[in-house]
Amino acid sequence: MPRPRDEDKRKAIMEAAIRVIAVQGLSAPTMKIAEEARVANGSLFTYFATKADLFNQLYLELKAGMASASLDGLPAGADLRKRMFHVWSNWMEWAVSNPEKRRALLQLSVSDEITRATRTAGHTTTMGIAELMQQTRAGGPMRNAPMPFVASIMNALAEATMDFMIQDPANAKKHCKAGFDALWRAIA
Amino acid sequence: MPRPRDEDKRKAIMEAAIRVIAVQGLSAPTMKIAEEARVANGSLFTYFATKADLFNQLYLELKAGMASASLDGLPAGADLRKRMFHVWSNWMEWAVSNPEKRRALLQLSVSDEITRATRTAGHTTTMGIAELMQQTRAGGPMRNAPMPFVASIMNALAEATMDFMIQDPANAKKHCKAGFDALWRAIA
Amino acid sequence: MPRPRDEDKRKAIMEAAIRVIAVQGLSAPTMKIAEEARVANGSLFTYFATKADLFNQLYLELKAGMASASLDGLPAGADLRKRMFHVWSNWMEWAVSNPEKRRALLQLSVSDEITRATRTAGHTTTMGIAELMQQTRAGGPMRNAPMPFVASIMNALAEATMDFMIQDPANAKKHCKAGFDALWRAIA
Amino acid sequence: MPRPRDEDKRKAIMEAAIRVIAVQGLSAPTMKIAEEARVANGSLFTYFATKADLFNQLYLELKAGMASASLDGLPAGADLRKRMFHVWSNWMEWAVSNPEKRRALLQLSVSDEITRATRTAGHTTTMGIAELMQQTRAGGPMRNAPMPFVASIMNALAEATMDFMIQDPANAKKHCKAGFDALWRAIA
DNA sequence: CATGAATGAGCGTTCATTCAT
DNA sequence: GATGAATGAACGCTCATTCAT
Repeated sequence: MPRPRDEDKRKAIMEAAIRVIAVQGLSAPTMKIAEEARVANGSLFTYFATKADLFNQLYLELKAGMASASLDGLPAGADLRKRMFHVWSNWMEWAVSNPEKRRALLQLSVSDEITRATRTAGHTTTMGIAELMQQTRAGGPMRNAPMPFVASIMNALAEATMDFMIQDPANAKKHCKAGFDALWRAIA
Repeated sequence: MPRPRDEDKRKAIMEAAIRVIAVQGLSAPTMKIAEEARVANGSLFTYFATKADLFNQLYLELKAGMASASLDGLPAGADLRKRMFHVWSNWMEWAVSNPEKRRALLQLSVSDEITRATRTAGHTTTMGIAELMQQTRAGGPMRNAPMPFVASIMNALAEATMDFMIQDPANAKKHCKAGFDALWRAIA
Repeated sequence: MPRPRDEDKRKAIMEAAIRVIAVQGLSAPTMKIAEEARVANGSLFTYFATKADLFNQLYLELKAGMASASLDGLPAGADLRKRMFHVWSNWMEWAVSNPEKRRALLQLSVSDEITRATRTAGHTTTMGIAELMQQTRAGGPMRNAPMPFVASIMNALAEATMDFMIQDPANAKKHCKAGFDALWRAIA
Repeated sequence: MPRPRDEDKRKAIMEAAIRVIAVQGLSAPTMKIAEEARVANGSLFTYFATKADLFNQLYLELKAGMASASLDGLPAGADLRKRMFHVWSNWMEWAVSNPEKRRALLQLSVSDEITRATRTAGHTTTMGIAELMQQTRAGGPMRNAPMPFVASIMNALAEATMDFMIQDPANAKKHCKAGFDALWRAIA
């Protein structure tokens, strides 16, 4: 996969895709994405072989972006609950301040264009979070449940919390905390 | 007296739609659905004015089917936890034995063709479950959180549990119980 | 062509066709015509073998109706100009009081579904008028021009006059007279 | 630099449309037009946003072409009748040598896809002729009739004359003159 | 004979992808 | 490499016509 020269243009296309997918869903036409990126429609295909390719790469970058935002500034020495809450807050913060990215990622997640390989790769980007969670689980009621199951529950609770923070931004902080407490009760 | 509108055919189209959507997602062509239902492509539009109409009706029926399956055989006199678990088990059971319906419903939930009115109507079908949950929440740590938030959490936990039961069917029962316990810890 | 029993129904379809064609033009769907006639869509085809057949018959009836309205109450003894003006007035009157019929007839006239045979038959219905005109022409400047040419000119002037009477109904009478005078100057 | 938008291709589509509309009427399928223009069906929509757009542009070009042909070589100094006859002859000449354009224009004139704006624009292209006619009318019996009425009559006589010239080409010249004389008697 | 559901060819239009410039 | 016109397969939907009832 030889990256083409103009990394800016690639980025512009990615960002345009986020915006268009957020609005139009997965039926977002490549032509509209190209237009939004101020790039000729044909040029899109020098950066991404197919539309599915663009979508897969976008999925991965969004997932990775979300994960890295979550881990940002993690206080190394703090106790587990604090570190976990830090990650959780970052995560929620990312979702709230990047609603288009979140919408796009949600759409992409259910797309059948996203290959199994991409989904697997997506999971590895959230490895950092997973590890923290592993420790959380170790002493709790789910210590015998399979790790991916616990991860899935966390993810699900996170999505629910995000939804609610976005729907009712005035109480975002409260919802963030409530979501985390529910998670903690469930798995810690 | 002409051939009367055939309820079986309507059903056949609905079921075909479930199968095709489960495989192809929302881009499922009406022609493929008609073919799968062994009906001429034009006939589909005798039963559903537009593709969006079909999707909306399908969403509603799937949601209603899921809800009614969940409430089936609810033991009236039993204590809250028992009743809740009964519903939860039914729900999981439905998801596991109707993976195509679940997939289709997930896709439809995310579609922007589903109108607000349809979504609202969909919520009323799950009213019975919502009420049970309301009681559950009343005495628990989330008694002050907004009901829709709690509902959302339950839904999210349910989805995660289903996913896992389907991925690892050998231990489905165990996962079902573990998911429920996590839920109960989180909200009861 | 064995006329089906229910002449009323045939008439209802014809009249519905007039209304629908007047509004939608030649793309008028048979189903809409049937609906407007309060008849099942399939029934239309027991009265008319094809859509084109309906259109041809309608063309002919409209043309005949127009011609017969024009000749109504023709004063046998009056002088030529008077008789001619009588016909002309009737003709204009018909057009003004039957705008839908006129619109439909105009649309049908340019349709390529109307066969040559139908058009020829249509001309014979206006024979009565043609004869009157023949006499008019006999002593005038166009006495050597072919009859169909003169007829065509009259027709053209009539259409122009109708258009104007309908567009400016307040002065309909004046326009009617002006149109006739122009005709008279042109051919008498 | 990509392939530039090809003016020739646009023209080819226009001309193909003329041919197909002349034969099939307004139901001319875009695909047939594209085929006739030796262009992919989708390419038609690079040049015209919609079928209606194509039809509107075609209407306008045909009308303008007809008007400009009519005014071609107008002898500035000649007397009114001579100038008028010059225009009339050109007009008839255009119609006779472009029967498909005439047929297409007739069909389009009657179409309800042609917008009011297009029709208005069409009128301005015939302004030159209208002015000549205005002078003609000024001293004649129709001096008090509204201008559009007179224009309509001229148009109607022209159509009748064209019809006849085409039907009987051997005497085209004679019919042309006869038509003009009738017009002159009617309005001058 | 009346009915209206069934049929499937056909339509206008879109869009991922290719390719001449 | 960048451009955007060209391509043609698909799509959702319509509608004249047929036919089971």
